[in-house]
Amino acid sequence: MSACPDYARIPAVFNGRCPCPVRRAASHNTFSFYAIPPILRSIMERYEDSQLYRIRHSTAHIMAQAVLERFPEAKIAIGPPIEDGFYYDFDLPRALTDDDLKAIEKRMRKIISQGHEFVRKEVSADEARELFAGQSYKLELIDGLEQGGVDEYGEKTDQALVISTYTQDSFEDLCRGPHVANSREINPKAISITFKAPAGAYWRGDENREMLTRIYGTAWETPEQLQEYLNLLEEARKRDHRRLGQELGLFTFNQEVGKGLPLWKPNGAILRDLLERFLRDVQIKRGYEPVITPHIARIALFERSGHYPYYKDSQYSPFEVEGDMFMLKPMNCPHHIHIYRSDLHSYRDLPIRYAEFGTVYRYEKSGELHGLTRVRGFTQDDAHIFCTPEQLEDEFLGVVDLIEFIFNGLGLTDYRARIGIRDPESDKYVGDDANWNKAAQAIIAAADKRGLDYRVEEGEAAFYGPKLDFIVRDVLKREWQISTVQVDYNLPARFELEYVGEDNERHQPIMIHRALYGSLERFVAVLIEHYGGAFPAWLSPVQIVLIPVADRHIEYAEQVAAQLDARGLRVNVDVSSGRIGAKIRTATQQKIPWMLVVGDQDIESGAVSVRLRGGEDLGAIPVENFIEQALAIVNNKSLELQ
RNA sequence: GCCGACGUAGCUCAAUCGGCAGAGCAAGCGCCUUGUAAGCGCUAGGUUAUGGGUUCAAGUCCCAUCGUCGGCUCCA
Repeated sequence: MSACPDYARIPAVFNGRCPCPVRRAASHNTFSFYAIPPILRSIMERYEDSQLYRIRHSTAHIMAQAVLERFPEAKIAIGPPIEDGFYYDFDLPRALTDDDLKAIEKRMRKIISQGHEFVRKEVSADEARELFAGQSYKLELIDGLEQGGVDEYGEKTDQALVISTYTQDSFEDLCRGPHVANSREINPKAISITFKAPAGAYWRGDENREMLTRIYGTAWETPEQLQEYLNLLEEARKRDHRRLGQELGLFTFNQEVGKGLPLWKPNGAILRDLLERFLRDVQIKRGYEPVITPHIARIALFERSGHYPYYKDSQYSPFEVEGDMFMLKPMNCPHHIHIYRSDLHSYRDLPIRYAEFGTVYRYEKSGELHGLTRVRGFTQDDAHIFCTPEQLEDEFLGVVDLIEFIFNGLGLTDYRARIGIRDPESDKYVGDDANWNKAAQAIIAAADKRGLDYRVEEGEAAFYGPKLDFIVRDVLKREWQISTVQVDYNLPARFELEYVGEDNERHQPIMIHRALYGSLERFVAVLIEHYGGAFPAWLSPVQIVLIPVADRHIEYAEQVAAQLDARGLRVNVDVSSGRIGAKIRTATQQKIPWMLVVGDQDIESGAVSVRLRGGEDLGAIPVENFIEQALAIVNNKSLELQ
């Protein structure tokens, strides 16, 4: 992230939104897909045609019926299918209780089993208004449908829309369908609305409008599928980086320190430091030069860059020092720019690549904070490349190559690429159209040349330029922007950057902002969840634990540990008074890659009995042999333990 | 920030209708001397997030604040 860019979390398109083409992500017109292979994507595209989709859509209607029966004065909004289920938004007279949900769910099962037909009817706008008199949200939808250009989800469409309703039992809803023909197609034992708490949601996603109550539901074809889904949620909960961060002693938060301000414990700091070293070494080989800059700067710096005026709301308040105003830096680029400016550069010097693990601070609203993935102070693996127009494409591709190299090296495969361009209707961007177009074309051309599978999305650019982002999803299916590469003509102009060309004239360089991990905080969170805490050996905070069988074996264990330590392996000795089984259990729960049991037989043969965290027993191995094997795995950054 | 739920020992949780704050794990001490996912005993650990209020009596009810969680919104 650059910086400027953002490491920031992008909205989880899945959350509350449907992955099928019926719905688009709210902030742009380009439908987004996820990190799925094209072959699966073709299946995804047909989600809205599937029986599962109809089941969910129809179950949503039945839920609305049950809610209206319980709260006759309730107003209904919309209720689309989403990935793994559906929701329906209501304006309710009071907050829902668990008992309400249980009763509604019970009633839904009853309605389903009664076998009601879903009957479609086409109506005129006026007829629809009559049908939904008093239902203000529906009336608003009808207006949009009648006037055209806005579909029932409040989003723009070119299609001429027919107004239709579907009726089952006593409930009629404004809806385009499709639905099941009869509620008997729904398995009443394969639905649930109590699996997830109701939540608030703004009408039409607009924070200036009414806050509605959203009830989430899930529905499957069989009870077994439902159970499988619930099991999956439970598994995801176990992999949650916040939980594992606590269990593995990686990081903590403290109320007195402040929310959104992570404290890295020793184990977490080791992990993070290893990631930093890994990238630093690779970067040096690829021609990056380390730079270091302070955490604050005069506000004037950010006024010139454009950050302050454009993104005031997400920055911390300025503070006065000797009559001058300063602020915590929300990004590193302006600092790096002044390093560039401190010397006169020849075209022969370019490209110049400055890299820094730069800590930045951004104000995030309290409700937006989330573990390590959304915090208020974080460290970016930030770099800025200053290059000539001729070098731009190669430099850009070099960054993409580096990103994929790092991702592959860490076993990260589940990501998608996105090219973010300006929202043509927004004014929160700096620079002129020509520069923006040049930059966007450069990115698209480079991505095509690389053969990247990407989506172009409007409104996802940085404020000074378009970008290519790599996005992953966490266990809760929230999407997070990790890597970003941005082409920037604007900051070089604002800071009047130059280099002397071959023609002996002054020219303006182009900047590439880039971050691979994005923020170390977020990236570590993603890695924790990706590996479920069982990191590759080279990243494991503790790689080996020595387990003496009895107290008389502690001395030998300490000797072996010293040998391992001398070879650079991170090792502990479990000297607790527990049985061996307890020590194995503890080490396994801590996801320590290698457990070395040492007892009389091992001492006699100068060996260790090796057990892997997955439970594999490799038997007795001479100490030196084990060291060589372990070192090979660690030094190769192998993702496997054997 | 908004809607809702929640906050009890380091961690995970219990405490009936408002009636003596408890357990497991972890920790400390001791016993056992162990061969591949929990050996045994003892001890310590608390202003029940914080501040007010109601009540003879508050972990429990009410208000505010702080924090956490699920969503929404935002996300340079």
